[in-house]
Formats: sequence, structure tokens, C-alpha cells
Amino acid sequence: MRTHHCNQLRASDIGSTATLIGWVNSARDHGGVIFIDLRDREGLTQCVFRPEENAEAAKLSHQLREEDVVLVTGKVSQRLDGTINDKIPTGEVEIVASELVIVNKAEVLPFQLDKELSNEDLRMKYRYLDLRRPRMSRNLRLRHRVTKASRDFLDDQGFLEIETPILSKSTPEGARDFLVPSRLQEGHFYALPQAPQQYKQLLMVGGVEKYFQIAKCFRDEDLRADRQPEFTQIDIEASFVGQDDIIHLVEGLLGRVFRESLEAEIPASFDRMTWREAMDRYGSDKPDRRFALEFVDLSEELKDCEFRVFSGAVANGGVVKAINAKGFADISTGQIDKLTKLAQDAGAKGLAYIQARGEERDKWRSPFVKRMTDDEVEALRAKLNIEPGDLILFAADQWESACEVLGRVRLACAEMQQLTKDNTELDFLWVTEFPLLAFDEEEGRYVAVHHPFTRPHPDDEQKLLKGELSTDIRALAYDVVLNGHELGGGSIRIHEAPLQSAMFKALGISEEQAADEFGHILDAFRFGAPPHGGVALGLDRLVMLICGEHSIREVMAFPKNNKGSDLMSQSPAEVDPKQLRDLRLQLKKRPGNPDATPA
RNA sequence: GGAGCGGUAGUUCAGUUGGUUAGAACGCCGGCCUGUCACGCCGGAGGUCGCGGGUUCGAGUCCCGUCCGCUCCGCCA
Repeated sequence: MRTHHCNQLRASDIGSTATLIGWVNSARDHGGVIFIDLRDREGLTQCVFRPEENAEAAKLSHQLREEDVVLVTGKVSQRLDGTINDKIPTGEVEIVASELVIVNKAEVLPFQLDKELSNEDLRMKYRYLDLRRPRMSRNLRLRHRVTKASRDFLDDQGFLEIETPILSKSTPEGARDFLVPSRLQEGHFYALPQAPQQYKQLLMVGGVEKYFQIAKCFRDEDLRADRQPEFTQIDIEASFVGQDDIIHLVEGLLGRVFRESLEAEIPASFDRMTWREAMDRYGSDKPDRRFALEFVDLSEELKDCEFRVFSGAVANGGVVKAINAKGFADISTGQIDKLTKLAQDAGAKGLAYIQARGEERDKWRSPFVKRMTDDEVEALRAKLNIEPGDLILFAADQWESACEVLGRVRLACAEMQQLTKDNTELDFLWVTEFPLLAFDEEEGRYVAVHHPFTRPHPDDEQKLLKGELSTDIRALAYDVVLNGHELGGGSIRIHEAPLQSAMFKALGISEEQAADEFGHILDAFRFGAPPHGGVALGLDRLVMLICGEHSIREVMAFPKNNKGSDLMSQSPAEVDPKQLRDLRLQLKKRPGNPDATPA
């Protein structure tokens, strides 16, 4: 039926006959002559209806409304002088219609496709209409190119794409699992995988050597603009590799992805920075380096300062750090309050600042500068390069806490100053040597920063084996960061049962529990497991950044809202009591739940 | 669990210190129009101001509660 798509016809086709099918993008009825722009996935073509060409088609064309599906046949014709539309690639030609079939009338849409729509509720309810808009159709196409480029690259590198189970087993560590009740085994549950982590390691034991998967992952946690309960990872694992091998692989992969999606060239290798350095300089394990606002350490200069917040922090073994927000001295009190609240939320008692409204210290607006000696002021001026118009913001606390607080202030400041506005730079960075362990105050034990299969840094391995636990133990773990977003991360894994047992022990997992929850992994490691490691890239975030979007919802066909609902299909939803009976489940009665099934 | 922003016509929005009949643009419906492409012109319809309560002579506007959407914190190994 269709001979061409709507972005295909050119001047060279003039004189031929073409049949197009698609949606009426717009209709312009001039009484005696009617124009429509016909749209399909590929583009637009203008069709003209004139009574002298075909009276019946022209008469019918008066009925056409936006989003009707129509089939148009006619002669590809040169447009009249002065009516060439240079906004579209097919603008030199038009179809002079000799036949019109209204394939399917459309009711008036709940919103206009050519206007911005801020009503997220409505967009999601009619997502299939939202997807017709150019923005969404472009995003989906870019997403396809990214997955295609990834597959092609990994295939070229000898990786096998292997599927792992969606119905899998709940694990105690990490995010909350989605549970799926088993009908055949009463009281037992599958869990949807948070990641194919264990399976991919077992594939390495299985001799696959190079595995990848475009893997759906599930986490039952609260949502954000960049977090959905189900999301996609480009999941990779390889045997007989070290950290550099994985890093080079990912650099090659991203190079191909950016080339084949955006036609952009990115660096062949990315800068690397240890976790400690990233925290120390930017207060973040995923620093955005498109703007400076780099931390300056003032512990030495201010250790004797009369302002006790500073000297006290240093006396307690902590640090004083500051950033210089150039030209932001005229910040409003309201904005200072916002930054202060942010710092307090992050654990600071307050936010010390200096608004340098002039050269001399008496022009500096600040709650504490009057209590500083001339030497201290001059030391600040020199080390922070303070010039009139600058805003200096301080954090004083234990090292990690001060860095975290100032890191958040730094980001908020950049946002207020719009430092990344209109910035098209792509800043890739590897952050390495993450800590292996973090101490969880609530649970009173160490938890894995990455996951419990992460290998310690060779220099720190003995500490783990001997049970000399601290947050100073480094891991062979690495994250790849783009413009302050964590694109993905991975690690070299533990492949020996004794080291894995030591890790479980460090995490307070008993031998019985380890045998129960992870027995298969420990077993597998006893039978000649190869050294291996891997990485997982967040496909949604990657595509989001490639599309220039600010939410991964914009690059997923059918995402869920803030509360985890699909407003189109109305899920999650109640189920038929019979389904619950089959599963031998019952809902507990409580005041807010009138729909509880009877016991 | 917590904080912030928002909710007015189908859509995007305006709506002053509380004051007459709540407006605009686009869309929609009817009419006219043979070269438009954001077509144009004439006419018309369309509102539980999210919902509930309160203050007031009077509430879109102020207060309380609640629902929904978005953003962030917690959470996300």
C-alpha cells in the first residue's frame, strides 16, 4: 500500500505517483483547496486536494482533522513558485491527491501534540499520544541507537549476550526487593533481581569469559527524576581481567555510543581520580567538573582562629574547607538561608560565609571576620584568591562530613549561579579506589559500599583477611561519571572462597546465613573460579544525558510516576480474590484497608 | 517518614490590598475562503477556580485539613 514514507520524496521524484499513509499533522482548509501535512515516523509531506484533480477526494478532505489516519495517493509535484517550505526536507514537493482514504478517524485529542505540556498526569495517562510528539520519538530513537551501538561494540569485542532469570532469589544486602509469591510452593517467594550480579559471576565460573546483557533491574525504593523501580543496565562481566581492562572497555563502548548516537567524538581515555581525592576536592564521589568551585583547605591557616567553629574543628582532628563562588557576593539573604538550611540538612551546624563587597576586610560582610587576625584574613585572601564581588562559603568538621556538606553547598551554588546553563561540554571521569566498607550506625555494623563480592585493593587485602576492619580499606571498585552523574560502576570481584568468607564475616553475616543465602556462590568459588570483574552502566541515565533530558522518564516508553504508578494502565492494582487464594495469601485487615480479604 | 513548589476552560497561562457577570492565547464547533504551511476572516460553545471545612456582608484570592502532580532529603549494597 505505501510506496514511500513521509520524509522521502524529493524534487527528483517529481512526476512519479506515490502513496503515503500516516497521521494528519495539520489541515489547512482554504475552501477551494485543502492542504494537509501528512506525518509518519520519518517526517512530513504536504498533500494538496483540489476539486479539478479529484472532486470526490477534495470533498472528503474537508472532513480531515488532526490525527486522523489517512492514505493518500497522487502525483509528486513541484510546488508553485514562492511556496517552497524550506523548514522540512520534503518542502520542494507535494502530493497532488487523486485518492484519499480515511483509514481511521481520530477523536479530538486531550492535548495538542505541537504544544508543550506541563501536566504530567495527563501525559502519562495518554502516554501513547505523548510518544507521537517529536521530542519523544527522537528520544526513543536515540535510545535504540545507544543499545544498538552497545550491542555491536560488545559483540565485536567477543562478548556473548546471555539472559539471566527475572524470577530469582531475595538477597539480604542492598535495596528492598520486589517479591513474587510462588503458587507451587506455599510461603515461598521469588525476588526480582536488583541486578544480575550473582548470575553473571556464576557465568564466569561457567567459563563464558565475556558476558553482557541489556538487563532489566528492579528495586523497591522511592523514586526520583533519575530513579525508577524498574530500569535498564548494560551489564558486563569478563574473566582474566583487571581494572584497567574494564576501564578501557567502557571507554571504547562509550566512544562508540556517542559516535553512533550524537555523532560526537569523546576522549579516547578519561581522567581518573581516587574517591579520596574526589571527596577532598569536590565533596562528591561523582564530581561535576564543568565548573570549578574547588575546595580550599584552610585547616592550618585557621587552627588558632578566635572563631571557635574553625579552631575547634581542627582541634578535634577535623578540617576547615572553603569554596570561592566568584562574583556571587550579591547573593540575597534568602539564598544564604537556603544554602544554610541545605548545609544543616547535610549535618552541619550552620554555614559560615564572607560576602566580599570590597577590597578591604571592613567591606567584607561576614558574621565572623571581625574575630580574625590580619594574618588570618590575608592568608584567606591569598589562598582563596578573594577579590571584590566574591562569596566564600566554609565548612568545618571531621574530614568526610565537612566535605559532604561543602559538596552539597557547592552544587547548590552552581545551580543558583546557573554555571552549567547552555554548557554542552561532556566531562567524563573515573572515580577509583572507593572504600570497601562503610559503617552503618543504625545497624551497628559494616556494610559493603559497592556490594559484598567486591575485591579489596591488593594492598589492603590482608586487613580484610585478618579482620582488621576500617573504612580505610580500599576496594578495586570504580565509577564512571559524566557531568556529575554516575553513569555506572563496577569492580574486580572476589573469586576465592576464603576471601569471600572473610568479606561476609566483615559484614556481620554468619556462616550459617552465608551458607544459606550465598552457598551457591561460595560453592562455585571452590571449583576453580577464574579471576573476574565487570561493570554495569545505567542505560536510562546514559540516554537521558545523550538526549539532553533531565529525567529518565523522558527516555522510557512507559515510565512510572513519583508514587510508582503507571497512570495509563492504572498499576499497581488490586487483584481478584481468587488470585490471592491461589497463592494462599490474605491481606491483613486494618482501618485504612477496607478491601482486605476475609481470613 | 520529612521538606519545598504547583493544581483556574480541552491545553498553556493571567487573575491587583478579599469586591460587579473569572479573562487571554491555542484547541473545539458553525460559516466564509483556490496556495497555505503557527493559513486568514466572522460567529459560537466551553469553568464544581483539585476536594472538604472555616473566617468574612462577600473567598479563585486568607486559614485549616485532604487528594493529586513535580523536585529534593531519608532510602537507593
